[in-house]
Amino acid sequence: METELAERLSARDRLLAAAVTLVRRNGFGSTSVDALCCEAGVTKGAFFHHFRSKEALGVAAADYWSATTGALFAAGDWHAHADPVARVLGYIDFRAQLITGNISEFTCFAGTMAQEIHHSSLALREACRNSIHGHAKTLEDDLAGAIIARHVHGVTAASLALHIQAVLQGGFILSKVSSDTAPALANIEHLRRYLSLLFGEGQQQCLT
Amino acid sequence: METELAERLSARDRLLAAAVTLVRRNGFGSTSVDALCCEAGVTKGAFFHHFRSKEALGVAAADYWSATTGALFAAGDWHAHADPVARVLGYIDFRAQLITGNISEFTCFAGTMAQEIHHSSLALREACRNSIHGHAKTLEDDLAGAIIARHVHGVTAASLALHIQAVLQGGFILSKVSSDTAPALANIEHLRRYLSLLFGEGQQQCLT
DNA sequence: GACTCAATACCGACCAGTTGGTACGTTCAG
DNA sequence: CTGAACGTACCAACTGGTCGGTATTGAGTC
Repeated sequence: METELAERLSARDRLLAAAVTLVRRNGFGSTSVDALCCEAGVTKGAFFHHFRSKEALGVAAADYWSATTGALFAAGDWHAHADPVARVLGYIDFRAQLITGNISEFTCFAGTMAQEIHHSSLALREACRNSIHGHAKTLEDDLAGAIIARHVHGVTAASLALHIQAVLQGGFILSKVSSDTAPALANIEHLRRYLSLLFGEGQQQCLT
Repeated sequence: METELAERLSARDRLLAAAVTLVRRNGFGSTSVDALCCEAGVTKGAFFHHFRSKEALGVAAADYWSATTGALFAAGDWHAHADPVARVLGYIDFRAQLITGNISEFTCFAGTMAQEIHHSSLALREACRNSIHGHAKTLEDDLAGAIIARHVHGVTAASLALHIQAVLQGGFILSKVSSDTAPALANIEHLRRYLSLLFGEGQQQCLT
């Protein structure tokens, strides 16, 4: 009687998870508070007890998104590679592995939300920015190491880290319009080829 | 008395233009029919006279978007280059030139809309797909020519054309979260470098 | 360990404004 | 007189958000 299976998450956490699910599926504007409550199995009272507004939930959900995905990437085993280039490519390959199942299950919460709210909500925009830039930051050390190790010129680690994010985000859009994982994967393959060319890996191994 | 400046567009065209403007600014879900009518200077009666539903307007607006942007790109002067690689890079540079002014004025209508509606509306999704893929198709001949001319292996023109679109779309997202043109431009610079490396242009000239 | 007390978590009815959409009119060229 | 192009008034459903209420907790007190 203590724990009803997985239902024993707090209403707040269930609302955050519901936000990630529904916003990835329908976007922020088309996700109503009622729908969020329904998905989370929670009433409106609970919603506005935990969050001042729908916007505040969005901000909190972006932090939640950063935390959950951050943990996922931190646990990756490619970090063990001695060569920074191998670590970078390991990250790329991991991103490719994540592209499976339903579209709304592998696309980016922050990227989706940013598209709609960039003009209307400064707080949400900042939250999305922190999420995406925060994740990009985790790549910078490896990229900087690779740039030094391979004597690459005219490229900064920061800009390359953001480019990687951009390519991934763009791939999500392509997958969305085709309702298929293939475009996102083909897109990552090009990204991998760019990095291989840049860091002079010679024969780049194919993803497929 | 015949033409009141630019006001003498039909209500239908003004609604299509309003859709492009408002959807790029706020997304599809957060753009109401009332707001569209207001922006177009038209009443609700006119709206539902021309379009069966809000969704139908979206589909028509995607076609309108394809037509207007299509004309813009068709008129580009880089098509005159003899070398297919120069034509490809000319296109990229032109895309970079377009990145100026307000965010909502250079970002992609189809890409923005696709993010929200990919799950809820098949008709809109197809319309976005046609717009993006239709534009990508216009690059394929030059890319195929470049691939042959430079003896590039393991890359198809179709997949490269889509990758280019993905990078551009991803750059728009980065610009949106930072409310700045710079991220999109830096992103295009990486795309240009990839193409230069791929087609072996040797010293790639810098965009900045 | 029984008893209070206040804070926290949560509920669900309710509200005013907005939503997409409809019904029915008017205007006007052919 | 007809039909396309628009305008006005309106609707039921839904929107984000409020508010008064209750259930549950945990620290403090005797």
